[in-house]
Amino acid sequence: MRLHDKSVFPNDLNLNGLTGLSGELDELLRRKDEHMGPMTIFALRTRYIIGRMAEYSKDEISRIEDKWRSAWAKNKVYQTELDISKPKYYVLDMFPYPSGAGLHVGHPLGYIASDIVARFKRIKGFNVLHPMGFDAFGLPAEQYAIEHGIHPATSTQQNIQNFKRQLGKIGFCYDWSREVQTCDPSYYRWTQWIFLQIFESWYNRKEAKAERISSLIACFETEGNISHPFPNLKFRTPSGSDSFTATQWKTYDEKTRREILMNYRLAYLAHTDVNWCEALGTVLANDEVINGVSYRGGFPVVKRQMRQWSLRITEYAERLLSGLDQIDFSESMKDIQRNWIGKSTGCLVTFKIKGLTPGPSPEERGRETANKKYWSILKAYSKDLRKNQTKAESILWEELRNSKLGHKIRRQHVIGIFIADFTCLDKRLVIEVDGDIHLQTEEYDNARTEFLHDEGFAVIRFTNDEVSSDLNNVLSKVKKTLDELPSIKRSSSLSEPAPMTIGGEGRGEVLTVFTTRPDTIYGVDFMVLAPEHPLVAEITTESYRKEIDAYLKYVESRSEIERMAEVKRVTGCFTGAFAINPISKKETPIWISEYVLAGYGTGAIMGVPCGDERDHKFAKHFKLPITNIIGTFYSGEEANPSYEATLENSGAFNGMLMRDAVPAIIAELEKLGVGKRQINYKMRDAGWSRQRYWGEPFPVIFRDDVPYAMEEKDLPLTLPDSDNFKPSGNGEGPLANLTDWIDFASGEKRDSNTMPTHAGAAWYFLRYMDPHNQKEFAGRKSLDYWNQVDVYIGGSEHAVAHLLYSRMWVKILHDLGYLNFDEPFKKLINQGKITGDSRFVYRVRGANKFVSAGLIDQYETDPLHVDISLVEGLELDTDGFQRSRPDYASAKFILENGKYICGSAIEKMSKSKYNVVNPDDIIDKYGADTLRMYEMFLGPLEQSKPWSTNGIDGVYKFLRRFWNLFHDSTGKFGVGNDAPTKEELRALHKTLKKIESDIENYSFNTSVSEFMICVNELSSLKCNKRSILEPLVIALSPFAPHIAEELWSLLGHPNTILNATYPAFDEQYLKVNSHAYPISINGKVRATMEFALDMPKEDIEKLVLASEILKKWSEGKPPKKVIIVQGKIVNVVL
RNA sequence: GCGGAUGUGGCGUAAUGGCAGCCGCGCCAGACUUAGGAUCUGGUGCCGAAAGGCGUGGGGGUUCGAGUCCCUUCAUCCGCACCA
Repeated sequence: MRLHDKSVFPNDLNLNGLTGLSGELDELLRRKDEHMGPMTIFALRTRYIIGRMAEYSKDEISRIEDKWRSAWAKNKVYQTELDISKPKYYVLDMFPYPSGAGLHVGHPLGYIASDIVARFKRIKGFNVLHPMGFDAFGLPAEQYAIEHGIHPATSTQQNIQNFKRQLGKIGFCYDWSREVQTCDPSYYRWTQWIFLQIFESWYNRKEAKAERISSLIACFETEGNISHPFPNLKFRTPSGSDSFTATQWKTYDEKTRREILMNYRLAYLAHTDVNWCEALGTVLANDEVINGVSYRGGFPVVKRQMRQWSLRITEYAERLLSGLDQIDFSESMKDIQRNWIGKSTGCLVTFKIKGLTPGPSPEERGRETANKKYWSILKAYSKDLRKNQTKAESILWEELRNSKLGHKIRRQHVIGIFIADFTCLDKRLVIEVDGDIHLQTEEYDNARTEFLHDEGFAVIRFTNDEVSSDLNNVLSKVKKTLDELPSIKRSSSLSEPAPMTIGGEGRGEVLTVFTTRPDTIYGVDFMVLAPEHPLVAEITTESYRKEIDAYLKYVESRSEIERMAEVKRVTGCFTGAFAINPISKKETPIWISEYVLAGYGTGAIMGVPCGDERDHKFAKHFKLPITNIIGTFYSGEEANPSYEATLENSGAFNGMLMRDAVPAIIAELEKLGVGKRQINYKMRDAGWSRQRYWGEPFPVIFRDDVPYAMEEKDLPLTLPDSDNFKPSGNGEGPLANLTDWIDFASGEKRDSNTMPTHAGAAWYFLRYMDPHNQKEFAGRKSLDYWNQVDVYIGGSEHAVAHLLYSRMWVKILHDLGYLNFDEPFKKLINQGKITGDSRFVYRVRGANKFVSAGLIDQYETDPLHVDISLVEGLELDTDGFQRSRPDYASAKFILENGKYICGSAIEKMSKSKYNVVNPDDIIDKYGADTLRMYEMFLGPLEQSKPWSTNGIDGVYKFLRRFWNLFHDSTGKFGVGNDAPTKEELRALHKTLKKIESDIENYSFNTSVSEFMICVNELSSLKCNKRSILEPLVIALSPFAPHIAEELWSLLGHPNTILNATYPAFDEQYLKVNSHAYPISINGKVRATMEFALDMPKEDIEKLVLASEILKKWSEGKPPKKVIIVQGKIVNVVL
């Protein structure tokens, strides 16, 4: 029956008997009774009863929605099978982290959009994969466990159940039989397996793809590492070289080989600078640190060295970058990724340092490696030692000095924190004599040797006896070792440039910088090193040492946060040294400054003040001369980074456009052997270890401190049960406490770290394709069929980490032959964030009194968040507010116009701000279909917007009107079988066309609007014809599946509407034969005239010119020009 | 500072270079014999009594015609932030 039809009201109804039937009715009566007489109450009850009896009422909605939800579940209508006879379509949501707070109305926004796409694609004939799962490992569950003593597994499962309950109510068409949970051993077994594939792979730069580590070993065995040098230039073989031959490889023991391989593996263990957060007791990834504090909790973060797993994602930088051209992500999303990868093309340039002769002095060499703090102490001590040598040392020193070894030997040389007895720097060899005055234990010697190895030195050791009794043997041994070791190149001429790395050999006489602007080489007025640059100690002259030390101290004292906060501050210090420009030969001073970062490029720059803003500020601040090489492009006040200037003061390059000078100068630098082309990336390798309990354990076993992959048959390595989740705080995670699990009787050990949540999320979309496979992460047939995700919907906050790691993992699996695609997501849509609309009350300081927002100027107040359910618009329900908290029960209110008006602010939706809107409440009130359509109606999907329930009535009314099209005035279902009219067909087909194109364009708000227009039109046409309404139900079904399914069933279809076919729209119904032309005069519309669409322009022109309206405006003058666009507009220019 | 996005009624928003404001909220008026957080009908950009004029953040340009294209400027939001 119609909701507004009063005739059905039963006259003999006993109203009293109804009291208490519904709490809501009571509530209505209580709120109203002071203003209402008995008739009002009577009317209210009437309305309530009519509402209950109407077909599409609140109760009826929940009956319909519940009925279909259980029917869908029972009949497994969402279960998807691999069916190669059908084209596939893969619609994916970013799976949620199941937080304890449950869903708020912002979460479903993207899910609703993807659900519409999935349902639409299905009725368009696709085999649609639309799965859902949970990103269930992670820090919050662990922190909750620490605070509340509930095991993460327990709380996570509870949260998942709650999420599933909430998601279930919205009517999504997820195939829950494919659900994955990253914390499930049957899932993370394969996360671990993929990790091992990555561990057992290396990146072949020649082929630009990952390969099995076995291919690398085969290569080493035949030619050493000549073709594939260490990816990280800092690494050295035990003998201190950056290369080795096949013969050498064969002499290495197992451990050494593994150490060398570790430097190639795509998942590798290394001492890396990590972001250590003391408060969380864990390490954070770069993207988890924001402005020097943790993204969660805002705790301070410091740099710390730890032995960590990393993924060598930098090897994929180029492919991650170029892959962006193949995929349909928004430009801003691509830009964020490009920015993160941070590719810059430029070149390395080597400057000689004035006054430093090739081959540094022992002091300089020692200082280079010594910890600054110990340097002076060690130096003094080494002098001491030289005077008090043991007898054996003296004998050996005399011989080494006099024998013609061909290499310079130094004695009592400081290396790091040790003083080596004898050192050959050319060969990186240390010769030690165990003397009686050293009194060191064997352990001490071992530690020493290990340290020296790390520094790239080979060590040979002799006893006192050997030296005194068999000196010749000792000398020949030394000679033999020296011959075997490769010489480290020392450059002393331009034709033989030094290896251009920070950590490499050859430092001391040259300084290498990275620049993207080689064209400005003549404009270099100074050089700047990062304070941490290893050359700093070496080049600083005596007269500047004090100042430099003071500056270094200052830099050390500054925390990361301070440096971030004062980015624009200019600080620095002159070292006293000068560099010689390799092209202009000009001498420029070398400074140090914190604005140069040690971690990027070479940690050193050439300062070009006329072309770089930072250099310019630096030059101005320290009153350094500025060479202008760009003429009028440089104002003297501001640097100009243009490429368009013509070079001046640039020697042979004068008159050249800078743009052209870039390649020309690089060529010149390369010719002179002082530069080479170089590409740098900002992106760093991804730290992959977390000192946490609630994550995937690393499937490796350490033997002699070397990690070995576990065998596939032993996976999963399950997370051991524990009730101690507190990090030890010293860098080891909670797993370190479980010694039974960590330690083996054999002395072998497990890794105490776990993987980050990114691990499980990096490949879950592949597991959905074949979620129950026990033998593989997913079967090849499924992977080939379902292939790439056709559309991926989720928040833009995952732009960097998740999307880059997923893309990397897919590329690796592709390279290793498991996938036939190397980008996971064809198209990405970022739904906008739905923010909360908070309300505030203003408490008068020192009193239990609240002031309305308009009057706060007159008091000293503190704003307090108030629960939005207690506020209607901006007006506070003061009674409800008093009831909500006992301490406010006696609160006084200072009202304006008899009302308490709240303040408001748009903020993130969160429990603590009392502004969370739970979709459950909306569904209880209006039903899931209304929620779905209203969320889509709010605005464009990708736009962020504050949540407001204002306007939801419009959508609710629309559904009711839609429902009423199928029902007569008595509420009885019934559709007519008459032939449709032209107007009705037109209304239908216009809508079918628009909905289809809107969904393809992800423009769901305009779809909802179009449905409303259509229903408005059909209502005024009083259309109840099956031939019109049936197709319309199908078109609406992706948006409002429950009501659509009910009507579909009422229309007599036994099968679910999910298996219907989207009706084809027919262009012929949209055709019209005349058009109301707007007649504009001088661009302003003055009238409309109806002409047949096929009327020739000439006829239109005649009719228009003859019309009254033109006579009125032209005042008899002939028109200058008449523009007629057929089917559009007529414009007359006077 | 760099990069990206967005600026349209009281509000959310809509407009293949062709009648700016579709659709909805809100508001106003009316109908349903009283009542009304229901329903239905009509109205609703601004100024103006009207004729008409003015209107898409501001300024310029291209065009017969610009919310839409170009230049410039301002504001807001997001991302990155001393990356040489």
